Amino acid sequence: MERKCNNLPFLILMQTSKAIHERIKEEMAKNKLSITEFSVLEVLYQKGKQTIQQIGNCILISSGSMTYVIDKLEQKGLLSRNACPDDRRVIHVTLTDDGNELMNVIMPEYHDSVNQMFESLDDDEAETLVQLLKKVRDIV
Amino acid sequence: MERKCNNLPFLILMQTSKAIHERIKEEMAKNKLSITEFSVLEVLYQKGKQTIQQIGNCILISSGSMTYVIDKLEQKGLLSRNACPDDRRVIHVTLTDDGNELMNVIMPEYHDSVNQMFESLDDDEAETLVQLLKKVRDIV
DNA sequence: TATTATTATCTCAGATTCAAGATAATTTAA
DNA sequence: TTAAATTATCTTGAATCTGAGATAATAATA
Repeated sequence: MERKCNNLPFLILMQTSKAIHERIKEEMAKNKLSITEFSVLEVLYQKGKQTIQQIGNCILISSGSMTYVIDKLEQKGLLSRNACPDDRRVIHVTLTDDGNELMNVIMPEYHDSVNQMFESLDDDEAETLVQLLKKVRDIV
Repeated sequence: MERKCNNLPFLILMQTSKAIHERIKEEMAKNKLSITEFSVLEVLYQKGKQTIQQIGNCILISSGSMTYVIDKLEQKGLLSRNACPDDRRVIHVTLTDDGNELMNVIMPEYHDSVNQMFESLDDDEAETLVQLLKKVRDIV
C-alpha cells in the first residue's frame, strides 16, 4: 500500500507556488492589501475600465466575493463603481486617481519582487520551465 | 510604465499550480472533504499518530484553524483526539478505523489523479522540471 | 406583445481562515 | 522551591470566501 505521494514534480511544484504565494502575500500586507484586492487592482491597472464580471473572470472568484472585495476597495477610495448607460444591469469599475497612484508605486516593487524570485534561472532555463509547465497545465 | 507582468515563468507557474489545486479540490469534494481536511488526513495516514502541532507544521496553517479542522474531522468520525499521558498539554491525533478505510479508498484515486496530471512529461522532463523548480523554490 | 431564458449584480447564511489572547502544563533558572 | 519563560491547545472575534437565491434588466422566441 502506497501511503506517501511520491510524485516529485507535483510536490515541488506545489511547494514552490505556495512559497511564492506567501511571499507576495507578505509584500502586499505592507500596502494593507490582500492578494485578492491586489489582483482586482492589477486587472484594472492593466486593462482600464472593466465590468465586475470581467474582473471576476480574470481572477476566478465567486460573484459574492467580487461584490465584497469591490466594496472594500471602494471604501478605501481606490476604485469607483459607475453605472453603464447602455445596460443597467452592468457596473463599470475604474481605478480612482488614488488607486492609480498607489499602483504606480506598488507595481514596480511587485515586478522587481517577482523577477527576483526567478532570477536564478537563465533565459534557456526559464524557457524550458515555461514549456514543461505548459505541458502540465494544458492537460490538467 | 510597465503595467503588465511579463514574467512568463511566474505567470505560467501560478496558472499551473492553481489549475492543479482546483482539480484536487473538485476530486476531494466528491468525498465531502475540503483540501485542508484531506491534508490533515494525509499526514496522519502517512505518519500515524501525530500531535496537533506536528500536523500544523506539515500543512502550515494557524493553530486556530487546526482546532477547527480537527473538530470537523472528529465530528465526522474520521479521527480521534487522545490525551498524551506524558504531557498533559499535548493531544495526540490518530485516524479512526473509518478514517483509515476512507483513506484506503481515497489515496489510490488521489495518486492516480496526480500522476495523470504529470503523465505528459517523460522521465527526463520530470527531472528537469524538478531541478528548475527547486532553484526557484530555494531562492524565494 | 407576452413569455421565457439569460445575464449581471447583490444579499445573506454558513464555512474557513487568521490573529490575539486565554488557559493550563511543563521546563528552566535563580 | 519559586518565579519566569516556554509550549500546546483552545477560544473568540474579525475578515474573507463560497453557494444559493433574490432582484432587476435585457434578449430571444412564440
